[in-house]
Amino acid sequence: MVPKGFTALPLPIAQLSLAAVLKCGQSFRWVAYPLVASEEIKAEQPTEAPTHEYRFALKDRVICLRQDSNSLFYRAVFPKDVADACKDPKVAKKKEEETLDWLNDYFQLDVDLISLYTEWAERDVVFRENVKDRFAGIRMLRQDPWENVISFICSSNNHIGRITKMVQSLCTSFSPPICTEPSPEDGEDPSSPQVYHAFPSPKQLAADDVASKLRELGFGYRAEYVQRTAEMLCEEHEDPQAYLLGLRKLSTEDARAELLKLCGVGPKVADCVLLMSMDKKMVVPVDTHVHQIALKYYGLRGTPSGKGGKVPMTPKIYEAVGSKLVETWGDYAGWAHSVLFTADLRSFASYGLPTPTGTPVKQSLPPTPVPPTPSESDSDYFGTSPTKKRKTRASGSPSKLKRVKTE
DNA sequence: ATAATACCCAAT
DNA sequence: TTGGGTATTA
Repeated sequence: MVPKGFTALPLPIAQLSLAAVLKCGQSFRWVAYPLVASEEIKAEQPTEAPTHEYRFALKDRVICLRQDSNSLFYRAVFPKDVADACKDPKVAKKKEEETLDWLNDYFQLDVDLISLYTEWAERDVVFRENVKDRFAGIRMLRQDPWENVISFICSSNNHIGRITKMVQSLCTSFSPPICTEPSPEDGEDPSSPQVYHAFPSPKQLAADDVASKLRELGFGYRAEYVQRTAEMLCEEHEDPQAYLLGLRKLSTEDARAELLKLCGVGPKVADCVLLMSMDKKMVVPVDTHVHQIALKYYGLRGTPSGKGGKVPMTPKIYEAVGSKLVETWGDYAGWAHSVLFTADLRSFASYGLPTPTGTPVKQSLPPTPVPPTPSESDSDYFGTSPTKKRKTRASGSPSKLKRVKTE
């Protein structure tokens, strides 16, 4: 049944799992509210009722979402002035359409995730046997570039928990409240009226005192990056947000070059932005975590000297990891990477995944020759891929792309 | 043009 | 002590 005040959108859980997608480190702004198990109807049976409500503050409204196995339920909460204007059916209808349009765009619902999972399963045995059926519905969000850039500048050398807290601070400290709304708890508990703030604009984060304020808020050295990036964008562009949005039209390499000009934006952060808000679906951001996954499950060679634990990330290794994963997954490699990344977050490794060490991963529909077990040493990072891989199937590499002298 | 290091904070 | 990195300096 449809929750009161919500509109239902037919959508199988395999196409989108809010629980996985909204909390896996793509966006850091969704707040999850547990819903009390309605009645004793919790009497077994396939999970029917939604277990959580998720909320996200947009410019002029708060989006509320719930879902069960077959539907996505949504509704928007507006500030008083807009709500009043909505008494006019015309306005109300327009606002509702905007919300639906936003949902379709944000979740990229025109992309059939089932087909992608099928393709990845055919190409990758690890995905096929250990991920596909256990981690369904994990898709790439299409986020606002500005928010994405700032959020990921905050992500450097950091973990999801703290990043979430920092982004939250950004909103409550530099952006005025949009509106308030009680927590879901069906029995309208006036207990804790939540206050929602949109993500601050470039101008709001470009003010001089922002950096010091961020320091106090615990941003550490990222404080200056955020303020300077905002400042830089405001100085160079009449409309910073429109400029960033415009980067979607550029090639991956050109857009990356632009992003790398920003303070606190290096190869990894730039790739996150390209993948999550610039439509560059093949880009695979490589952090140490992804590096580990590639080493462990995709036959990527460790460093020649094979130092026990730590392997410093170099541009060369970054490129090698990215290329390897693109070869494995194809043109939606970035999306696939997100599934593996999320699965790994939920520690699928502890479920006894077979590792290449002793279990040669055999690609069945292979653009890639079987990577042999990491046997002997070698000064290369690839598992024998003698086939001319000269073309560097796009993405992945931030290095050697363009000299971008930045006059 | 490839390597070390510092940086701010939190978790182990 | 070690990162879900980047910028700076050697």
